[in-house]
Amino acid sequence: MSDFRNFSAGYLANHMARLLEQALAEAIKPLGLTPGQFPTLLALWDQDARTQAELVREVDVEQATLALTLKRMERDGLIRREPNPKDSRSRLVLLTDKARALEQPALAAAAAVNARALAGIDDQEAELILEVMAKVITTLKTTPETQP
Amino acid sequence: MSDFRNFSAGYLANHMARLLEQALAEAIKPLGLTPGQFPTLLALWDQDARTQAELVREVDVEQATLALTLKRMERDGLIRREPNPKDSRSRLVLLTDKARALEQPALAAAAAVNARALAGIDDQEAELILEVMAKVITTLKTTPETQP
DNA sequence: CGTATTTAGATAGCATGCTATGTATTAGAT
DNA sequence: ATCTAATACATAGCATGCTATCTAAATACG
Repeated sequence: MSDFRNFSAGYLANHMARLLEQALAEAIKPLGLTPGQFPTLLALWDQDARTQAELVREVDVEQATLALTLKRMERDGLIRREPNPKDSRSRLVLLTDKARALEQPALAAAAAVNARALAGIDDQEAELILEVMAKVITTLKTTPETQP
Repeated sequence: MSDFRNFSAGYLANHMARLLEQALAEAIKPLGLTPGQFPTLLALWDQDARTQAELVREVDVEQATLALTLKRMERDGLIRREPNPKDSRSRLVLLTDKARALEQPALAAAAAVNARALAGIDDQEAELILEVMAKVITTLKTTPETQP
């Protein structure tokens, strides 16, 4: 039994993230939402009528990934798009009423998943882990890869 | 700017895991490996000549996921399979010499990624975060979903 | 102004993960 | 021994993510 697994941040992060994603998928399935739509929805609930490029910057996924996610969200009636009067290359992404109505239940479902995941971990440790994850994200986004 | 993101374990875990996976992908690309193969390789480096079912239990992905991963690994010359004399439904998965030779460099590459991710985080905190992630994994794997 | 570069999106191709099914083989129960 | 149930694996279909390209439109520059 390789114990690399239990001491590898990458291994543990991947495993934890997969389980959290599955738990979220289950929790929001009744709402007709999927985990991949969540980051985009958070951005749009905060402010919609934005271009894909703006959303890419906020959500931090590749443009191609977001393009497909938006296509699925449009298909599912969560967003619609209208021409951008300022730039005809892009369109503005708007939430539908349906998507707006899902904000509270979706946030509640996500919060419940987080609470379940952190059950049994004391509050200070939970807070610390969030901070550390945020720090790791910053590190990985800013540190250039060193050549071997 | 929705601050849900910065306080959601799920959001942060997903983001962190994506960045770690990308960093690992880069680090092991020169070896001809991909991140999805890593868990299976760890299991096989520890002990090969095992069935898919045994690997599924150890790696903790769905059987269908592992079946595809093994197919790609076979295509890439990392594993071969031979009949299982004890049960003709299954085959034993064997590492090739090529895959065996990659153990040390692959582990070193992964360790380097982990080290880079945790740079700037003090050792005690780093250790704590690994423990907390392990605990979250256990919680999510054992706690049944509560019905709303 | 007209050409070159940059920017916005779309799309293709692939990896990884999941659920749902289908097939073959083994194990269990009568 | 036979018939049912469980197990091992393969495959299809889909979501999410990535890289690499392509087109169209806007900007920059000479």
